[in-house]
Formats: sequence, C-alpha cells, structure tokens
Amino acid sequence: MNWTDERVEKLKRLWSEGLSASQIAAQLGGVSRNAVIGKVHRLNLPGRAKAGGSIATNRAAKRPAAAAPRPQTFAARPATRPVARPVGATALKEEAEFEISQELVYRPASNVVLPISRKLALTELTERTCKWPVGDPLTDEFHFCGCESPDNSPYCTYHAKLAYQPVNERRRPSAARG
DNA sequence: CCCTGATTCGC
DNA sequence: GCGAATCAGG
Repeated sequence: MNWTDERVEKLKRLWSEGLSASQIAAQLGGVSRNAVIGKVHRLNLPGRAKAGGSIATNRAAKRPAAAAPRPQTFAARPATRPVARPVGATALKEEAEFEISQELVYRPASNVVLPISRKLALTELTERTCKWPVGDPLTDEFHFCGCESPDNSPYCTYHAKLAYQPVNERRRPSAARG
C-alpha cells in the first residue's frame, strides 16, 4: 500500500481535523499508526504540540466516531426468546435470529480502532469499499461499512482482522494455575 | 495498561 | 521514502 496522492490528501485532511494517528490509520486502511505518524513528519505537517499533548483534542476528535453507528453487536441473541424488544419486530425477524443463533455475541476487540463507517448501501459498494454488513438487515438502519478496503480485500483493515470476537470465546476466567 | 505523538534507523 | 521499534509522556 503506497502513498498515493489521494491517500496523502486524506491523511492531511484527517490530521488537520484532529484525528489521532491510529484513527487515521484505520480510515486509510493498510497502514499502521506508525506509518501515519512517519508520513506526517515527512510531509512536515504541523505536529501536535507535545506528545500525547492535549488528549482533549483527541477525545473531541473521537467523538464523531463514537456517534457513528458502532458496528454494533452484530450478531444475535440465542434462540432464547427475544428479550423485551420493540415488537414491531416481525415473525420473520425472529425466524432469522433463530437460524443464526449460535449463542454468540460479537463485540469489537477492545484494542482495535474502529473505522468510521461510511454507511453505504448495497448499491453503493465498489471493489474498494468494505463490504462488512452492519446492523440488522431487516431494518432501515442496515448498511455496509464502506471504508476503504486495502489490497483486494473485501473488507477494511479493521474488519479483515476479524476484530469481532465472540464474547464467550474470550479469555477463560480462571484456568487456574497452582 | 490503555492511549498519544516523536524519534531512530535499517531497509 | 518508508515504517517497525522504541521512546517519552498523559
């Protein structure tokens, strides 16, 4: 993944908007935050005052990302009857949930930077956009990640890494030692 | 420890 | 020029 003019411009824009290097790396895809920082310096872009400097800046910059629809817990509650949920839900929906029920609930790994979903519809996807589905296909909220996907990957860097992990497969509590 | 950017240095 | 490794800080 090389620094095309396009990507450099995006880098400049996001950097000037105050996104952190790791955030920018997530948006660009295919590069590490170190790569972003290195490039920023080579471009002689204005730095961030002092290292870690104003975290306030970073926090503020992050907010939009948080506001964006987190690729929220995308999977599915077990067949155990849907808890209290807006019952606009149809029988069809319940059926769908039943079929995919694996007793798995996916959540983003804690140490992974979420890309900001571009919320593309199916018809808006191209070969270069992440095709990771977000949300419930039976609602209007449903969309695709749409972030730039590196290489020939169908997914952005984040989703390609399978950042989603089944909660119940994470870290056994004890495995006691001694 | 989590995160941040800064710097170094082999490639 | 690039970016992993490392450093220094919040």
